[in-house]
Amino acid sequence: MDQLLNSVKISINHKIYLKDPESSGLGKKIVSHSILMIDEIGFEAFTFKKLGAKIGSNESSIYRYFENKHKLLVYLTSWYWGWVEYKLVFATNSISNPWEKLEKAIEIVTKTIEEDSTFNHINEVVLGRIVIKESSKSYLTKEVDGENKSGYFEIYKRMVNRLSTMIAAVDSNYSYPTSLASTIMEANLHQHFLKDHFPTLTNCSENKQPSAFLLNMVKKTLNND
Amino acid sequence: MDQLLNSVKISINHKIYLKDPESSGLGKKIVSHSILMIDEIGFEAFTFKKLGAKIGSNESSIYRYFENKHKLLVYLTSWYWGWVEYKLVFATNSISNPWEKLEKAIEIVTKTIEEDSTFNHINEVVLGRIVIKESSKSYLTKEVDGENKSGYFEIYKRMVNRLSTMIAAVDSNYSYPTSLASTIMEANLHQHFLKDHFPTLTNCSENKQPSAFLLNMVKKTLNND
DNA sequence: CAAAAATAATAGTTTTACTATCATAGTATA
DNA sequence: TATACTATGATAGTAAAACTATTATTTTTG
Repeated sequence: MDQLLNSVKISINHKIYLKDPESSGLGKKIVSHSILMIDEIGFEAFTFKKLGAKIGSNESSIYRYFENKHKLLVYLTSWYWGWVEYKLVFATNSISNPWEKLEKAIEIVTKTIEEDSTFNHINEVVLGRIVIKESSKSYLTKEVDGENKSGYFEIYKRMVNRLSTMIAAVDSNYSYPTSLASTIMEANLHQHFLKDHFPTLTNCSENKQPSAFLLNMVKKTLNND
Repeated sequence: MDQLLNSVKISINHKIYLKDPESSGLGKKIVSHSILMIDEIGFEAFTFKKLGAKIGSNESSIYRYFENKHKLLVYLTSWYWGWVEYKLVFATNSISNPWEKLEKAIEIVTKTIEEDSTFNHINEVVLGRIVIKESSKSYLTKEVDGENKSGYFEIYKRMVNRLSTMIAAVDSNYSYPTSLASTIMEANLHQHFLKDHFPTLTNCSENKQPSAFLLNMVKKTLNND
């Protein structure tokens, strides 16, 4: 992204991990290879035992970083949204025109992910695929309320609220800025998924990205076209 | 719903089950109690063994109806969308004005579920909660493409396409009728979920339903207000 | 009433998702 | 340089999940 950002670290709630995976080589290996493995075999089939075998490490060592694979998924999605948030703040901070700001924000949130060499143990493109396919499993659980109280989803919530504030700045009379913000976030992932697996349920495709659909929808909804 | 419909049966792809659960008392018990149990303990903790214990039946007997709990979930969500589709067709069939028709359709798809005595072994209110919290797990899998080819999701797809057709009838110049239709379906579930678990991520609440948010969004997007 | 079909009971397998204990290698510090 | 601390690895073990297989019993129905 920028050389200036070489020292940036995405900061994640300590309750999500037992030991900070950024603090050691093994920790980074756990993160980088879990991303590749979840993408390859899916979250359901993914286990710490398989991951251990792949990175030449021990199952029990992985358990010293994350309590279970659910928390690892929460960690990965939090990292992803922290990374997107960083790009969003960086790109929109200097824009004063509310419409321009919102447009830029939507572009950042919805555009196809490109690799970012700032964080070299994380493949953002593959992580983006995991977020599309697996991230909703991190909150569609029986434990969601407790985990939400513990702050597991704070980065995601902050992202939605940033978008919501930008929407309200554009149209202060609109009654549903937060719902529209959460819909942009979720619909973007959903349209990406549909384009890859249910092409008859979307008008999006490789040359007609979800980004354009959502920007159009937001512009119309907020009376600007 | 109506006495006329007493003989109606929601028809579901035979590949989803091994033996039609509508064909026996045990089958109906499996369906009705699995709905209650998944709602109660969540899909992850739900097992055929626990269900067997609850209905005083044997684990192995349940396996003669459904290969595994994943297929049972596909069955339940298909049934739900088949039921919604039925109500949708029934309610919109006689409406000739395109806008009126679309509005009615959105109302049916998004409104809070009420119990329907037509199908007395299924509690539609509880099933609705399962669809909100668990249904995306039925397609966010590694097997989705194969299962889609086998027709596991045909009812859901038909629903989205009915909505899409109605959207196109209202505004034939709009470029994203199918994406808007799938977004209505998904955003409705998502907003319902947020209102119950992440109130800071939505403007919806008990007296401000997702239905109103979505209808407003669709009207604006299709230039009608 | 007999045959067929459905269900129940029992047992067994493999894998998952852990927990516990002990060994060892590397690093820091006195 | 000894030692102590920490991280990781190796091994073992458990309970439950997710099945499969076989046999017994009950229920249905022709």
